[in-house]
Amino acid sequence: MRLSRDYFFTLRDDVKNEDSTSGNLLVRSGMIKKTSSGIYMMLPLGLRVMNKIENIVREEMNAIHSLELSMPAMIAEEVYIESGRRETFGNSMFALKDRFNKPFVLGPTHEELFAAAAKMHVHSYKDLPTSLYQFQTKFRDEPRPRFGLIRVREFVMKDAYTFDRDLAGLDLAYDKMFQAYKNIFDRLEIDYVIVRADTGVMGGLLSEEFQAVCDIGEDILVIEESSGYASNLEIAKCIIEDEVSDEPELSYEIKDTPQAKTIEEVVAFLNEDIKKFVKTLIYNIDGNIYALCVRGDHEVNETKVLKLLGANEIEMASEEEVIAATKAPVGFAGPIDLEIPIILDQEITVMKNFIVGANQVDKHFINVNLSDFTPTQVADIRKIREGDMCENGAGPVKFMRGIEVGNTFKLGDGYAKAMDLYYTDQNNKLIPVQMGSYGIGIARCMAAIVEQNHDKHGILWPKHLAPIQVAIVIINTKNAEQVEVAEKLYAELNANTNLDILIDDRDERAGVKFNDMELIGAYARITVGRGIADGKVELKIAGADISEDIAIEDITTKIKEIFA
RNA sequence: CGAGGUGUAGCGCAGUUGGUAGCGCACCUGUUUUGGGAACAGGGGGUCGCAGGUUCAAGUCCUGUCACCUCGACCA
Repeated sequence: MRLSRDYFFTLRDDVKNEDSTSGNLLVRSGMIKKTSSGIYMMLPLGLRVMNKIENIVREEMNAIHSLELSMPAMIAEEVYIESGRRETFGNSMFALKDRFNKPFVLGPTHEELFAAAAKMHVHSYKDLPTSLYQFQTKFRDEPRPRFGLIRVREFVMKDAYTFDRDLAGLDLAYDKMFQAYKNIFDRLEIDYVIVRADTGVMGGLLSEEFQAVCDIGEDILVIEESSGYASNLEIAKCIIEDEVSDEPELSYEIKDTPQAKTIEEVVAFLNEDIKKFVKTLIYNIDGNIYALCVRGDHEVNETKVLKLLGANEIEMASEEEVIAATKAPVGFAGPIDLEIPIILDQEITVMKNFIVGANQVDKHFINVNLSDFTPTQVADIRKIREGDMCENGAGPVKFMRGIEVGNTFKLGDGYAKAMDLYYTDQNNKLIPVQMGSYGIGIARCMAAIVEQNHDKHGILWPKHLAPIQVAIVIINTKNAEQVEVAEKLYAELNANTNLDILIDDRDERAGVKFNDMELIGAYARITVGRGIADGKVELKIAGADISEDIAIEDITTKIKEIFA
């Protein structure tokens, strides 16, 4: 790449409409450019990084005998209606119509088409196992795109699928994929943790996520280090920590709580410990109204509730629904004499003489006990908190934040049954295929790498991913000797390595060139300047404090060593 | 979806009580510079998000609309 000629630009200042460090660095270094909310151009330097990440992924996929193919991004809507996922995805699917008014969608993920592709090959047990993958643009109409390339509406994902005869085969395929994923993220030099995650509505057997550790991560990871426990907050189980209270049970009575609606207000008004309260939250779950009770200082874990009920959608009930269900305005719901299903968090079973809403304006009940009402179900429905005991009892958990850069999913046979993907076994019986699905967000990896690897000057790419691996900077382009040495090195390095080499032959001041190379994260910088009088040039690695003088004739060897 | 904010040159911004648009950076020309984002001089670039309306006159006032951003989507 020759800067005096090729497409190249940088911005000196942060742009306003980027809300993350990685987004700003990538925009400022001229690698990406936002065109709409959550939609980006991938400019030449950015695309180089993408390609390098893709190639690492491709090598590891090929190594485990997954075959690459390419699916369409635009898919007839009926494909998702048949699998039952049109509803599951709902508004998050981009939908459009062709000129004959036939409905299409832009694929958010491709299980359906891969199952269809598998059907072409899989008829007999002799055809299994097999595995396919692709790199493909996915479309998801996120309600709130955020953080540069991290939460976007159009993105390239590597998705792989395995097809096996039985669970033992699936376990094997999953383990191979899992190891390949570790190889990939190790090679990408991402600092990651693997957590257990929600298997979602398809009722898969196991889901694990590869999470890049990062402060702006949108997922909360629940960690207990001594036992190696790691889970997404969504599914981290809680255990009952307190002993059954030994207080004598009192009879409940009604209390005036004027103007006190929120839990904080009631706590303040009654001057009681928040742990003496039970919050009753009214939810609309798949169109039905439920009351969920958790201790005053706890929060409902909606994922757990969905799983418990086998439901798809959960949201707080509207004001009208609350009034209809509790016969009281919002703020005074309680479990006593409530005529809707009540789901009680298990922690409440050890409480006595607690405080609940009275389903009347400005009233709460105190000294309420379990015998005073009848819950429909008792279960673990609360969010675990930092410091709570880990479900395995090994110790208190701590929280980290992560960016989900990959996931691995044992789907089981549920999917094959829905998609009618069966094979004939040795006994001529039809058996559903055991599937696994495995995703990696390519640009998300790129963003995570930048979030994790930058300094005040710019991006610090791993050397195998840097869009520019060697940058030759000519200090003074009017100095014929400097130009000659630099050009010679440029030709020599291009001829003798497969690295991405850049020559900065612009008529700019040294500071401009240095800053640009640091911003874009050129891995090794060769400075051709006054040192050539002694037959030397300077070599500096991005992020290092000092540079090294190297004899001109030794540079190629040295560079080869560095990138060996 | 709810609340708030912002749309003026490639980027960041200013623009008073309405009077036909400016600053910094970037860009072009020239001169002097040349090892960490140069200096001076000259210059180019904008249907002020879009559509209506009020007015002799609208970046500015009014209405609508679109886009982008932030917060919330956990309140009982």
